[in-house]
Amino acid sequence: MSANTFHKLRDEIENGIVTGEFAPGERLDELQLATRFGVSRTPIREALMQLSAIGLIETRPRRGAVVVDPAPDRIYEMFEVMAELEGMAGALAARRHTEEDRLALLSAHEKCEAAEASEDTDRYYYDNELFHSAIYAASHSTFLEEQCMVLHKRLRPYRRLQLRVRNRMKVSLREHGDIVAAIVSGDADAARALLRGHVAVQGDRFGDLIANLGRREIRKPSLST
Amino acid sequence: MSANTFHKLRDEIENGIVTGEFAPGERLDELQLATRFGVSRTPIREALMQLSAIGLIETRPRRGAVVVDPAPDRIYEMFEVMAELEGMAGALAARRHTEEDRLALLSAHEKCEAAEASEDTDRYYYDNELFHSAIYAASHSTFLEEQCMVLHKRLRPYRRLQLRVRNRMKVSLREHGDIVAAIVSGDADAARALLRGHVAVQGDRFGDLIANLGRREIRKPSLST
DNA sequence: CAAGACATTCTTGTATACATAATAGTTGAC
DNA sequence: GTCAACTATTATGTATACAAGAATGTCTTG
Repeated sequence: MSANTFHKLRDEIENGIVTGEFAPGERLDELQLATRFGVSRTPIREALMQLSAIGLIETRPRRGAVVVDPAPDRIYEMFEVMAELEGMAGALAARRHTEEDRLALLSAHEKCEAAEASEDTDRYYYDNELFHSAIYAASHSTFLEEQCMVLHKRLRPYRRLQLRVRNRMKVSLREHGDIVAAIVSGDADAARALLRGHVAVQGDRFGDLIANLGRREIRKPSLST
Repeated sequence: MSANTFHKLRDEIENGIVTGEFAPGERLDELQLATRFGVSRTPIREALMQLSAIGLIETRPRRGAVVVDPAPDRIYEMFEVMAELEGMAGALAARRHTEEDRLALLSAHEKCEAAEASEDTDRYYYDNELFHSAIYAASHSTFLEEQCMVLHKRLRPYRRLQLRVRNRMKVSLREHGDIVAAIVSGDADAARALLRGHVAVQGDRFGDLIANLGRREIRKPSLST
């Protein structure tokens, strides 16, 4: 792909954000990042500019960049939109999927089943991404696929949080099964409805999410002076 | 808002792109832009970085930035997603709109009617944006509103193209009327369906769009040497 | 002892300089 | 005459330097 410094830096920092290394609300010091990555401030700034445009960080003039820390209602809105887009992807996938798409989807589903069976949350988390990516790809709308991937990334930290809820993995897997059936059988409406329900944080799940937001790792290592 | 140079430059260049001053496929020379705006290359680059992240321009390593020139099928995909998001906004608006929202929507609709009556395409084009913005706002989902605005901006050049089709303004206005009725009466499903149909470029409209793509202003002023 | 003002320091924002890759033009050879 | 290779120029990518604003800490005064 592109072997530019700022490009790599962007991915690096973005990754740091979605994995939680850079916690929401954390200040991103340009000089600090520059020395850490062994480059000057220039490519760091350019990477931050891009992340700012995507919405992963916020920059206030003369006051630096901070990792966005969306309020619960905003997180809810993001899931709401994600649900709609995934539903759309599912509906298109049901109509347009090829044999390859079908095999990729089934393969991803089986991996999720294995992960659930071994009760490996991290693995399930990873394979779950494969599963959803397979649906995006099967929609055969590259633009929709891109949009879904972007939003998926932004929601990654909160998605992870949700898996902490008891039995969520098992319920999620069951829903996956229904989704696969709908897509494979070409039932666009069902695929849309099932994916909407699968992704949205409705009812109790919203409460669970809020509760887990508080249980994250400590934001700022409380200064001990 | 933010009085930073690169911020203003970003808006300036972005505006130039959506208005067509910078045509699709056109190369954006950093030095040229820098001298034009009377600044150094640094803030120009930062502005371009942001536009690149949004997807308005493409940057190939060591080969500069060009305004994206999406293929017709990609434009179609973008309208497809836009239709879905607008449908969602309409559905939410039908359920959640306040008295203020209702008045704003009706006001925007009336402006569109006046523009259509005077057969002023440019004015209709502008008021049409107000109309759609009113729906986004009425959805009371700030995230959805933002997403819609971003996509709306990206599609602006092609939306404009569509108005060239005979009678499109009249048809569009009639659809607006139905949409308003659905939202005001609180019929979420109808609002969703109507907005989807209104925004999507289905059937003949896709053909019309393709045809008009060729009729744009000359991309590159053919060199006469 | 507390509160406000001033100064110092740190960080961001912009400009400039330098290095490197790409492109175009020219020259030479077949 | 055409094609290829080499050179020169131009533009991008990164580093560094400089300027300006914000934050913090200290000192003075009430």
